[in-house]
Amino acid sequence: MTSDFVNLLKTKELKATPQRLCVLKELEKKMHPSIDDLYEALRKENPSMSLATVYKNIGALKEKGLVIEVNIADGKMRYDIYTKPHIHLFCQQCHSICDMDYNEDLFDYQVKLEKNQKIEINRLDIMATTKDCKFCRKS
Amino acid sequence: MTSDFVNLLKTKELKATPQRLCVLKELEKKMHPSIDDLYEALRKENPSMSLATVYKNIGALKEKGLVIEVNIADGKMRYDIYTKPHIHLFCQQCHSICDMDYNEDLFDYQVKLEKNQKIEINRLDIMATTKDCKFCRKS
DNA sequence: CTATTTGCAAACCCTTTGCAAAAAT
DNA sequence: ATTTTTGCAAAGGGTTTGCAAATAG
Repeated sequence: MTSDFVNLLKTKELKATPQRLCVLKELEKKMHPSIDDLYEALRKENPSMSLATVYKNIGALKEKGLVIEVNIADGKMRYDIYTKPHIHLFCQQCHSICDMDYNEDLFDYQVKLEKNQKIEINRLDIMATTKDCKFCRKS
Repeated sequence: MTSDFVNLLKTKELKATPQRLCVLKELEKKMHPSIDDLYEALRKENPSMSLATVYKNIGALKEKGLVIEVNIADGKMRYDIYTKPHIHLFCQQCHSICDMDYNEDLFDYQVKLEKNQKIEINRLDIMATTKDCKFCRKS
C-alpha cells in the first residue's frame, strides 16, 4: 500500500518523501480531513512535521489531481483522496461529510440534468439534515 | 419596496438603518455577491460605509434567516437573499453562481433521495462546467 | 432615553510565500 | 549533482471583535 503510493507519486513526478506518504495514508484513513486534522494526526507520529509542509503537500497533490478540495464546511477546506466525480452529503447538524454512492436515481437524475442544462457535472454537494446521521452525537 | 424591507426588519427586531437597507437592496439587485462586492457597490452611494458594517449586517441578516451563506466559490463567502431551499449551479470556468429552478426531474430526484436516504435537503450545490454559460466571457 | 448600530483599528484564523538547510532521485 | 521538499517565520487575505460616538425607535 505504501509502495503503491510511491509508484503513484512517481507517475506524477512527485518525490516520495515520508511526509508526503504520511499525508496520503492519512487521507486514506480519515475521510475529508481539514489541513488541521491532518497536521494534528501526523504530528503525533512525526513531531517535526510542519503545518506548512501539510499545506504544500496538499497543494502538490491537488495540482496533480490526486486529491480534491471540498469547501462545504465553514471556514476550513476539507480534502478527499477519492477524486472521481461523486456526491457529498453534508450534515448541517454535525458538519460531517459523507460520500454518497451513485444509485440509479442519482444516475438518472444526472443524465437528465446534463442533457437539459448542457452541463457536465463534476461535483454535487447536498446540504441537508439527515434523520439518522451516524456521525451526529445527539443528546 | 424599501418600506417592505423596513417592515421585514421590524418583524425580525432589527433596526432599519440606511446601511442595512442598502445591503438588502444590493442583495436584491446583485445575485450572490461577496462581502467585497457589497462593500464596493455601497461605498459608491455612501462613501462612509465601512467594511465592518457590511460584515455585521450580513451577520445579523444571516442570524435572522434573511440571508443564506454560499461557500462554493474559492476563498470568499457569497450571500443569497433567496432563502428557500434551492439549487446553485456553480460554473467552474467563470465562477459564477446561478440559481436553478426546480424542474420535474429535480423534483422527482429530490423526492426519491429524501425517501431513500431519510434526509431533508436544504441546498444542493452543483459544480459543473456549463456548455453555454451566459456569464462566461470566452475569448 | 435606551438599546442597537456604526466605523475605526486591532486582532484572528486559515492559507500562502520566501528562504536556507535537508533530502530525494 | 540537481531538483524538489522541508520547516521556520513572516506576510497575506478574509472575517471578527472591542470600543466610543452616532443613530433608531
